[in-house]
Amino acid sequence: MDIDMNAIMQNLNTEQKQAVLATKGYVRILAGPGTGKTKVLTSRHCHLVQFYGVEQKNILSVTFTNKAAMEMRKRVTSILGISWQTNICTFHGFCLGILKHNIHRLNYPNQFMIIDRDDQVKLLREIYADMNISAHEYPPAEVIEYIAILKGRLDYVPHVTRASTANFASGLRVDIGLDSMKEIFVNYLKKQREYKVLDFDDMLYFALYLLRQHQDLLDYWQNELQYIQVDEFQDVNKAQYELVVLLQAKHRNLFVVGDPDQTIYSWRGSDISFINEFDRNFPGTQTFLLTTNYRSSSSIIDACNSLIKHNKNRIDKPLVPVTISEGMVIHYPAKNIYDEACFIARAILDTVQQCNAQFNDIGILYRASYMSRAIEESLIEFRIPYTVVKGTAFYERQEIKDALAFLRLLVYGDNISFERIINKPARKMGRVRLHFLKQYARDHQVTLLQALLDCAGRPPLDYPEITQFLSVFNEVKSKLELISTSQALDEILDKTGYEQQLRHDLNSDRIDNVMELKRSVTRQEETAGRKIEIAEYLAEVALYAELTDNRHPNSVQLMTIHACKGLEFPYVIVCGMNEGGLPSGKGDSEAEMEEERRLAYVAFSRARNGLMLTNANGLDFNRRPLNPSRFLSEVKLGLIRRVKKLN
DNA sequence: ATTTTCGAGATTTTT
DNA sequence: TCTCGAAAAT
Repeated sequence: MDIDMNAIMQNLNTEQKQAVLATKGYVRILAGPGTGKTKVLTSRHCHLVQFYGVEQKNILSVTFTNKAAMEMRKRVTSILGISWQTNICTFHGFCLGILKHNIHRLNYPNQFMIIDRDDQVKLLREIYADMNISAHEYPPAEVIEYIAILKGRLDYVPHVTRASTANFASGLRVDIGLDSMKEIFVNYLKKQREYKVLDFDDMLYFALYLLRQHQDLLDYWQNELQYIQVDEFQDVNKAQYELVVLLQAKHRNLFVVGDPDQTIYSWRGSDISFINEFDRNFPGTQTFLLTTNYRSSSSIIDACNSLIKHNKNRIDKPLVPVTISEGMVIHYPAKNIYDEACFIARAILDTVQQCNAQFNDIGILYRASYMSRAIEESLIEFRIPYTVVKGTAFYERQEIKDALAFLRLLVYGDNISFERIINKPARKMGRVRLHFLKQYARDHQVTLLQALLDCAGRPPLDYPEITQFLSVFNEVKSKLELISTSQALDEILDKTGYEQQLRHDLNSDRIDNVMELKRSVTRQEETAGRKIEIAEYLAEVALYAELTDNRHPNSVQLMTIHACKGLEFPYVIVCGMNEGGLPSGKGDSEAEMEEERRLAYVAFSRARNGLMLTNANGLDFNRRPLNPSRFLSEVKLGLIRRVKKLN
């Protein structure tokens, strides 16, 4: 295959070229938004293959989202023309690969499941029931946050069943009893093991633990991975950092790209010091700055620069625009939240007409997902097509999780799935009967499914819906060996009446989504050209985000600021710029305020040609007074034009 | 006695 | 949109 690498290299500016050519050793790229980070990563990947003859499987390129990984894989493939055997993946994807082949070494069965937050909460509630404590006193969301923190802090290993107490207390915003918290944590670990489930954190910790404990495994990967590149390095947490450090130790070719000013995940454990002190931790590090911004017009850049300057704790690296434009940053202070939504809708129509833009070209960004509601209502009223991006990722949708739960129940017979679908559609299996089953299950040390099998036919479980469900269930289960995954899914959804119920449901999206899921299973089977075991399918499905539904190909894009990272739009509207909105006002420390400012910075820097900021005055939903965000006044005077109405 | 349904109230950010 | 609690329906 003929590849004109020279053409690719010529496409790069001086600073980008420098970065790409820095092949050996430790390299750190500090790159602002819109400076061609991804391009540099991709080019370097290809360059390594082309000029150094490195095999693709010997390069690990890690990104944070599946989307970014897919994007990069696509680009590399289009340049090099080879698509298999690439290690372009997310941290979680890489770890899952290790786990799939090695988790038996931890006495975990190969059939483990990845659970998400929802299921974690369910696990917790079971624990609460066992411990006789109330969810009111221990809010599940907070407790789960604590558990994540604790796992990170305790040098967590998979078989911990007794929490060491040394580091337990420090740093927790503890307003719940420490002793109880400790007990909850230990019970959580036990239950996790009992159910053979891993949460997202475990994927990293388990993989890390495996590598540390098994020299052969470590040797294999250290030899294999001659070059490692990490994108968005400012977002790595301790576990991810340690994983990278471990993997690079033999060849010592580590190339990290990131922007400390775009650190917006510190609440998830990411730590800027990993990138800021990279040169100290890896002596001999070459650092390159990318500051030429190809994305935004000069006025937008000016606004970004002057905003982020207010962060004291940072390395100054102002963006340099290449596009000079007349456009200004516009700010509309709305009378109230309805006025804000209404203005946005009209501004969109205006932009589409005056600037000859497509709906596609416009992104609406907000701090918290609930803020989309008011906007959505207004967009519907004005008949503007829109898509909420990642409002809920595809596999996180209720109906998709239900459908998968049916499959899981067939294969694993686990309690989480059981509870999820046993009363869908309604089978008179409510609180009381379920409690009866749980009691039985605990007394006899069996799963809920087994309990139901044992008790069916006797009161209080002697009624036709249950008998019917079990007969359907057993029927499908008995022929699992014979039929494909897609057939199994199809049958179980059909015969249990779940699909029927969805059809009656007024929310017509749901049935479409389930159909899409079925199609995707079929598609995967066709691509693989073989039977995909259900267990195999389930193990990976948690990581597939690609099944986003694009019902409106040309629509305004709504998303949270966190979800917009890495994207760009010709026109960006940042709404809800109020104190308590952006900044969120939840935390009041200096560090937390700086993170909010970085969020605003990320949001602003998505815009290419137009940036519009809106805020509301008056009262919010809870009748509390609204004040304009401090970030609005932090942008240097004269860079923002205030408007009263559309011209 | 239980389940189902319906309406009110509340929300940071996510792999 | 999602969760929770009280009234309506089995």
